[in-house]
Amino acid sequence: MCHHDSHDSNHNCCSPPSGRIRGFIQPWLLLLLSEEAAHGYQLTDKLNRNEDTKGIDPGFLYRTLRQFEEDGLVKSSWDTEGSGPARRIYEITPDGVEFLHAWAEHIQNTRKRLGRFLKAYSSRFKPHET
Amino acid sequence: MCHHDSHDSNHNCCSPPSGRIRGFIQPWLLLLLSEEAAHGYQLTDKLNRNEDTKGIDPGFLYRTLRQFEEDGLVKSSWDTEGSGPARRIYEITPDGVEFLHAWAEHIQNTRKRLGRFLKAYSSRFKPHET
DNA sequence: GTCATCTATATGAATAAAACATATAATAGA
DNA sequence: TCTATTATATGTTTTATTCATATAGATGAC
Repeated sequence: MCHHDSHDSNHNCCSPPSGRIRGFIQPWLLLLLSEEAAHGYQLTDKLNRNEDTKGIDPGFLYRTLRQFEEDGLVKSSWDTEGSGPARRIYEITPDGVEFLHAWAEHIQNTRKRLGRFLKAYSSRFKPHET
Repeated sequence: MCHHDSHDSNHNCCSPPSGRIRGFIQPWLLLLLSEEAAHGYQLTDKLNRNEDTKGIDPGFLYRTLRQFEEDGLVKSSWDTEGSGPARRIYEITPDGVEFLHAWAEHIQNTRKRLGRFLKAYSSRFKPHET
């Protein structure tokens, strides 16, 4: 919801929340890490190739990964081989996989809740559609 | 994501975000108001009867309604008739209906995005299910 | 050889939605 | 008159995310 001043004319208020969904990047990160270990910059790349997850803030990414590690969902090690600066390689842990399953279930529930809203909405505004 | 201290043992960390979905109450409010005008306390009641929307914070509710009015999505008038303290009756405006449509579309998109995550998740962990 | 660019990680501060806590007041009933 | 119920409202805090910026090694251009 916007909170502009009343004198702020010609504003683009009154549009639904922006594209990002809260708590949506995290399960994607875990899912990607469940496929193979990776470092932050690599993950940024992969996320940017997906229309649904592109444009991630690097600050958010790296902080999220550190938080995951603090929570035991991933573990990291430095990779100094190869060119360029050192990379912190993240691997998912069994706890991380378990967490991913729980998060997927949560997302499924969320999806159902959105579906129930849409059903109520449709029966109000589009009662004759199939 | 939780941010407890390390000494905070026996915590219930590492569970996906809580039940609430951001920007989910608002479209329900507009949908309810599109069915019939109502005051805040009534809306609280209706929301509490729905498993998906129950437990709303009154502070949040009333502030949201005032914000809607500031944004031209609803208009209000005092109802002093009947028993009990005065009620502020909210009616949805044409702009509010339009906004509800936009929000419903946004929710549909969100639902699709969640579906795409779940599809990727399933193909990683449940590739043999139908 | 030093200057700019790319790769890579990191942190401080700001923002905004939602939650938490509490205040106010009219009325009804015990 | 004291308490509970209905009803609205506001001050403060929390939290996730975004914005801004810092750091530094490696690489290629000139």
